Amino acid sequence: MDLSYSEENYLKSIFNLLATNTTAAVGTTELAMQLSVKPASVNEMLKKLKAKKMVDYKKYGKIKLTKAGKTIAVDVVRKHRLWETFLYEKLDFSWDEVHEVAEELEHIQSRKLINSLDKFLNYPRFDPHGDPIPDEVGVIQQQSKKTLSEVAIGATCKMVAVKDNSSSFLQYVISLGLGINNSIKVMSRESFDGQMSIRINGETKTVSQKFSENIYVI
Amino acid sequence: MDLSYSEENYLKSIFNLLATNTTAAVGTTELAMQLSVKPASVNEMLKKLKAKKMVDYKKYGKIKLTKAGKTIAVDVVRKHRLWETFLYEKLDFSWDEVHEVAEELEHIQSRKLINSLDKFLNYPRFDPHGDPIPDEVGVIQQQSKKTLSEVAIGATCKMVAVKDNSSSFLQYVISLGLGINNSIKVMSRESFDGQMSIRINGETKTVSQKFSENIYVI
DNA sequence: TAATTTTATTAGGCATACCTAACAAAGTTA
DNA sequence: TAACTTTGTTAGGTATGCCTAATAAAATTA
Repeated sequence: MDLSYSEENYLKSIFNLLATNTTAAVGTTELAMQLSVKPASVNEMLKKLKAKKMVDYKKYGKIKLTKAGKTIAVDVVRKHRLWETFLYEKLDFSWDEVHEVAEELEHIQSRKLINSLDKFLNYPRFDPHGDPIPDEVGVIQQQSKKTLSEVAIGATCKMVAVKDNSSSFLQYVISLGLGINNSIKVMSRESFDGQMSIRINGETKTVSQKFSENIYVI
Repeated sequence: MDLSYSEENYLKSIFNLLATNTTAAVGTTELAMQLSVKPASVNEMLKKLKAKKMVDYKKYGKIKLTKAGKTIAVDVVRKHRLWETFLYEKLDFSWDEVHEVAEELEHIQSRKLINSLDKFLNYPRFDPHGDPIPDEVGVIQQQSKKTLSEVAIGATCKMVAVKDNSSSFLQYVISLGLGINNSIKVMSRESFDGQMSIRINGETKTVSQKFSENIYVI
């Protein structure tokens, strides 16, 4: 089944919301926000995707992916992350620049292209943001990670990924001197608002709860 | 001015027809054939492109590119040929496989992407089919070449490019044992139908006029 | 030049994917 | 549980880019 650029984006977004959120299903408004479209448009598209047996959905219900839908979504995610890796490693793109271009590249249709790219990059397992890259058959290596906000005071952890891939967030991360595989020591945490003091490369920084919830560590 | 995928394709096709044909302008039907759409669709699009000052056109007249239109077309051609080179040199695509995928890749919008790719490939000047790759400012290195059909009997020439980039033609070229930079000696030519006998790597082959008109040599 | 053929244009439709505005269902809170 | 808020749906509209069928202009040939 060949899907349009838009249909692929819907499936990918549903997949990403399911992967990021704690919930097992997604709502219309939530998906609309993720895709920067209106809920009415999402509703329309869900009918199409349901007719194509890509989503599991009934009126006023929650959105889930069917097996076929998940297969497509994972494939798009694989392409996205491989392209990000290519841009970062081979074309000297910075951490915060790769996402936007990969949003376009992920829709190029060619099995051979993506598998050759995978080989060319020497079968990378994680993209520049620390997200796992699905393999050719769709298997995703899951890393048991938690957010920085969950780390105990006094403990030291290692940053392995970021939740938010937006350019503005990543630029802020860079400005703090942080990157994948850096060590972070949690010095203190305000119980009032979750703001915390962390130590990175000998420097102490103060970050918000919102920030620490977007950094994955092990 | 940001153009759609389709608009870019129209400009590219006009440019390619102008470059390939001997004529200085292009007709509606000709362009429709090149794009695999109907003349009515071309006519419609020409109105849009004219409104955007990308083509020079009046009712029942011939189609030309404006300066702005040519700039865009050359940029798309640059992207196409750089991607073809990437696929061929880095991802082990064969000669006849690169065109189709490059048709998609050429529309990715990112100045940085294409210039980084150019650098990564070490600023190639010709693509795998021997076509010149426009540089960052749109300059195209023209090679004074002729078709194999024009070579004198008894003369030896060097194949530098192909006119037709279709997979079927290229596969035939490969099957003859021919590739870019190969030497070809013209043994004889039928004045009746232009069929000719050529010598490649010590082997003699008989090829049609249609074939020899699609091989560029110096 | 008149008839014919080719080429180009217009009118009216269709599918995709978006939108706004009005309305309906579900969920929340007093 | 009634009122209110949030979430989801429907109806009707828009732009893009394609189509067919009818028509008009241009080019060719008799």
